[in-house]
This record gives sequence, structure tokens and C-alpha cells, in this order.
Amino acid sequence: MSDKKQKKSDIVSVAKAAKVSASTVSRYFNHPELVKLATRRKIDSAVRNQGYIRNRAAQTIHGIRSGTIGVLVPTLDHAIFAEVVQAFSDTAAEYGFTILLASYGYDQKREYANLRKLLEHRVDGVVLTGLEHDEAIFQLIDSQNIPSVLMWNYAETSRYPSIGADNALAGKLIAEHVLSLGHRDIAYMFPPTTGNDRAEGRRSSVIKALNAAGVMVPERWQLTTVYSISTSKRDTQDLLKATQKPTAIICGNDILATGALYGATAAGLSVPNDISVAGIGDFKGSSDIEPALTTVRLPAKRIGQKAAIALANAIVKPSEIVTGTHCEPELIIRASCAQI
Amino acid sequence: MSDKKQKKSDIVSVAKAAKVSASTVSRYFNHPELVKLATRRKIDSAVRNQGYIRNRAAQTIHGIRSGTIGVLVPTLDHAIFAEVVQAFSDTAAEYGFTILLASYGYDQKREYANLRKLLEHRVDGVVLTGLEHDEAIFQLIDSQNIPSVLMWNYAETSRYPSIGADNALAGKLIAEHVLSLGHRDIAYMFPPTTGNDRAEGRRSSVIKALNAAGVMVPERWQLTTVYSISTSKRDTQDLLKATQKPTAIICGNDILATGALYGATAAGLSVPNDISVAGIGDFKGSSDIEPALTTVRLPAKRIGQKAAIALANAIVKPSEIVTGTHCEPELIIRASCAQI
DNA sequence: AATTGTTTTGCAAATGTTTTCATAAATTTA
DNA sequence: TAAATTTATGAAAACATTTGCAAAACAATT
Repeated sequence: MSDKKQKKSDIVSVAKAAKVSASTVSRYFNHPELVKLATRRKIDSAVRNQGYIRNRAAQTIHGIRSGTIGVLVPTLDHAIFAEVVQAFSDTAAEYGFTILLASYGYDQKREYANLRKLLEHRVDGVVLTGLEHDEAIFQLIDSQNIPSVLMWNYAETSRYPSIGADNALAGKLIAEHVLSLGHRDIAYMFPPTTGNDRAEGRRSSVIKALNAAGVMVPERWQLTTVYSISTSKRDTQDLLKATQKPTAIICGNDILATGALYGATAAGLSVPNDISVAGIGDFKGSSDIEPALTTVRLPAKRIGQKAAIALANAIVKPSEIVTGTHCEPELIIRASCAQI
Repeated sequence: MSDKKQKKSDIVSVAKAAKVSASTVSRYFNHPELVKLATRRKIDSAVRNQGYIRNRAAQTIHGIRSGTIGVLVPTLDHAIFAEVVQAFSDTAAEYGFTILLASYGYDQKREYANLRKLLEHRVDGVVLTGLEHDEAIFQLIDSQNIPSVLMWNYAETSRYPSIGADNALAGKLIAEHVLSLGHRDIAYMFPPTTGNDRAEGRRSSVIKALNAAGVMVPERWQLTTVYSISTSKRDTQDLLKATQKPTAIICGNDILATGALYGATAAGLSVPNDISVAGIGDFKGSSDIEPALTTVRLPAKRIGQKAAIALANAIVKPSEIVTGTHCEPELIIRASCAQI
């Protein structure tokens, strides 16, 4: 139809067509109240039949905001991160921002490289996942002085404002719940915690709570298992082959807990009669599984939303200081844990 | 440390520090082989201690590639899309591209608006999810003539090259498998199919295969259920309250199938002895659930990778034509379906 | 040492916008 | 109706780069 001369249309070609100057067209987009209604209409139709699309890059060059936010996550392959990113992206979109996404697979080198890429694109702000990052990462962000927030975890004294749940608290909640049911022979299973301060926070607080109650977990019952149902199922089965069995198993996340549940069942034990299983996270299927999983809810959606709001505000009004927000984890008691 | 004068450093300040011209610095980045080793080193150190980060926006303005790819997905909240995006993003990153992500929640209006945003950022290419999209979307992409691919679904005659699985084939595979086990009283459960050509393709081909075998599914057994384990569990329970029960239930995806499994169990039936349950997708947990789910594998990871490769190539060598790729769905026989 | 060829470099124009400042047009006031 | 305001528009500079072209530097050949 309006192929014109194959030339991509720019602001001046629109201006020509509307018989106004480029400045006016620019104003039409950025400060429409400054241009007369009649002119506005002329421009409007010119824009339309040229199929003109503004070039964000050209504005960005002026130090104007790029309208993008950089999001750095370890992986999208864990439902919980996908959920948090989804919520973040939806909310950021309401503020007119588009998401520049990079994942680094828990690899600090890649995280740094990805951050650089995002900065090359002049993102208006960045979100990192978790509290702890390579010092180089913080320095890089500082040097560019753009707003940034840490999401997923919360701590009062984080390097940047953090919006998330206190993982240590989550660990404490579930450990104390299991203890309160009378369990003393307790195993636990966590993912590898290198470069993963979420998991580490949960783990150490679970241990602390258990120790505080005088419960020492024998080494055989301290499992480290990659994030995968099948692996945790297998590891649980192995664990339960021994004659000495724990009466409860606390898992670092609901994926592991799901695997543990299956593993226990496969080992011929009944949950929660023979053994209790607890998770952390309250993932999507956790309430529907049989038996429904006792866990601690980490409000992923809320975290994503709040993080987006905080960052968008920080970008729009750079003067106001952003503060972190604690999205409280919540103990969710279901059927997979029982009184001993 | 090297705060300099708080001024963000640009190519000329680097040039000054290295005592060369801006052009040389530009070449240092884009065509390093054109600059002498000694000069390269001078520039290198200037870049380092100024903490200079290139401005992609300023290059993009020259019609040079922006180094970004726009990814449009309905939502990240379905594990399967998260997985495909993750694979896409990883592979695209290997080619030096960063992902500009937008999700539209199956809303065509939002999909169009998001696409416009991506184009404003001058993405070098776009990926859409699924084969069918509003005509306006195709027109918009055409008008910008940038390469684009459709991922997730495959069809030989799609509007743009498609990289994905043939959903109709997936539906056929599972339906014929269930039929081959001798089932004739078959129920099915699909998500709402408006704006979701994946689900629609599966649904109609399941129906076709059943009809071809002379099986008519009574209206009561044709369920439409939103993507959620709890809903599908409830719907399944309701379905199984009637005295007339199907001997098998075919589900449009593994989430629904998981719910169906739980629902059947909750209704006091044993899977697969009393009733068989089949899914489509082979999601992460599907092999670990008890009983393990019979399903059709849609190779999400492979699809994401191949789509990224195809698009990256299309961007880098615009002359070569991109062709679609069929990533074959594969029947995965596990324990949830049995001979009648 | 002069000539030729090659490799490096710098200058200046170009890219698509926004914005400041000045001017023109429209509106209000006297 | 002229002067004073206010509102709308345009010209040109600015933004951070890239690139074509030409000059400079260096190396190789006579």
C-alpha cells in the first residue's frame, strides 16, 4: 500500500508530508499540548500513512530515558523466577518500560558481561536477583549511577534497596513448624548454594533453628541436590533405603520437596504418616499435589510488582530515595507434614 | 575511584585520553584489525580507566544493528514458554544479541502495542509465539522489513518461517495412542482456545482422530478448563462423579493432565487401572509424577535454540532465506495410560 | 634517495532525534 | 485598532556515534 519509496520514514519525512517542521513533529509526540489541534491532526495523518515509528535510539542519544529496564535473572527455567519476571514485566509495562532480559545461569562472569551489555543499551535501571553479587557488578552500576534494586530476597541492609522475602525467615518458619510437630529425626535437602544467596540463607537458618532446638542432623541426612524433581526423588529414595530413617525432611524449595514426596512414596512410605515432607516457596502445583505440600509462601508475584514499581519510581523521580520492601513469607500448613 | 569529573565518558573523552581521534576509537571497537597494535593498547587503557561503556543507541542511529531481538510471548507463567524463552535467550546471547521481552497475556491488542514498542527500539528481528496473529501484526512487521520467525508451532505454509512442533500431529499421536489401547469412552479437556492456535490445533486434531475411529465424545465429556492444576483437578472430580465414566481422558497439556490425575485419585479411582490419563507437552515434572504421565514431548529447548539460530542468521545474512524447521513431537509412553 | 605501495589515522559529514531560542501568529487588553 | 501578551512554530545546535575520503606515516622497491 503505502510503500513510498521503500525509504524508512523518519521524523523529517513526516514533517514534510504534514508541511510542518521536524521540531513540531517531535513536540507532537513529546508535548502534544504545545501543538495546535489542527496541526496535530495533520501530523497524525502523515504519521499514519507513512507508517512512521519513532526511533527510540535517536532519543536515547539525548540522554533522555531509553524506556528500558534491564532484568538480570539466573534462569527463567525455575518457575519461580519466571513468575517474578512476568509480574515485573507486566507492571513495568504499565509505566511504559520495556524489559531487556538477560539470564546468566548462576555464573558470575556471565552476570557481569550481561550487565555490561544492558548498560551499553543504556537501560534506565537494573534489577538484580538476590542480594549478593560480585563487587565488580556493584561498582559497575555505581559508576553509571542508574537506579537499581535487588529483588527476590529482602534484607534491611542490602547494598541496594531490596524487594523480596527474607529467606532466612522462611527457613526459620518451616524449621520451627516441623519441630513444633514433634519431629527430632530430621533430614534436609538443599540445592547447591554457591552463587545462590537465596538457597544459602534458607539453609543456614534451617540449620540454626534445628540446632537451637537441640537437633543435630547427621551428615548422611544433609543432602545437596540439584533443582530437579527426578534427582531429588532419587536422592530421597536412596536416603530412605537405610534402616535409620528420619521422620521428616525439610527441602530448600518446593521442587525438591515434590521430588522428596515422590521418592518417599516410591520407597513405600506414606506421607505424612511415615514421614513428613516440607518445602519452601509455595510453587504453582504445591497445593494440588497429593498430599498437598506444607511450605512457606514466597510471594513471587507481589515481589515482581513491587520491584517494578520501586524501580520505575526511582527512574521517574530520581530525587526520591527508594526503600526496600519486605514481602513477608507465610507458613502454609497443608497435608504433607503431620504430628509425629 | 576514577570518578573523573562525574561526566559520563564518551568516545571523544576516551580519544583524548588516548591521544587519538574519535574515529580511531570507533574503529578500535568495530574493526580492531584496522588499528595498529600500539594504538590499540593506548585506547584499551584509556577505556579501562575511564570506565567507558559504548553507547549502543548512538550506533543504532546509523542504521547499524541494535543487537537486540524482540521476543513476544503470551506469558512466562507457563513453564513451557519460560523454557522456550530461556533457550532462545541463551542461544541468541551466543550470537551477541540481547533480548527485548514483551508478554501480552493472549491479548491481541496488547500484542500489537508491544510489537510497536519493540520496533521503536529498532530490534533487529522479532520472534512471535504461535502461527496465528492479527493481520495488523504481520503488516507492521512487513512494513519494517525486519526478519522474523514464528516459534513453538510448526506449519509448512506459515506466514513467516516457523520453528516448532506440529501441534495437530501431537494431538493425533496421543489420540491414536489412547485409541490403540482399546479405549472408546474417552473424555477430553482443553484450555480455552481463543487466541491460542497451539491449543486449537491440538484440540481439533484429537477430535478428528477420535471421530476417524468412530468415537464420538458426548458433550458432557468435552471439558474446557483454564490452565491450572487446581481447576482441572476440580473439573475432573466433577466429571467423575457421574455414573457414566470415561475410561480415558485426553488433556490438552500436561498441567491439565496433572490436575486430571489428581482429580481421578481424589475421586477414588486408580490411574491407570480405572482410568487412563494422557497429556501433551512433557513438562518438567511429568516423568516424575506418580504414575508417570503418558504424553507427547514438544521439544521446547530445541525449539528455542533453533528459532534463535534461524533468526540470528537471518539478521546477520539478510540475503539468505530462512526456512522453518519442524521439531518433531514424540509420543512418550509412561504409566498413566493402560490397555483397557 | 626517490618512488611506489600499504597501512594507519584524522577530518568532516551523516545519522534521527530533542531542545533552546527566536520569531511569527493569534489572542487579549487598552 | 494598536499594543501587549500569549501561544504556536521553525532554525539550528546538540547528542554519541560511524564512515567515506584523503592525508600522513611507514615500509618496500628501485
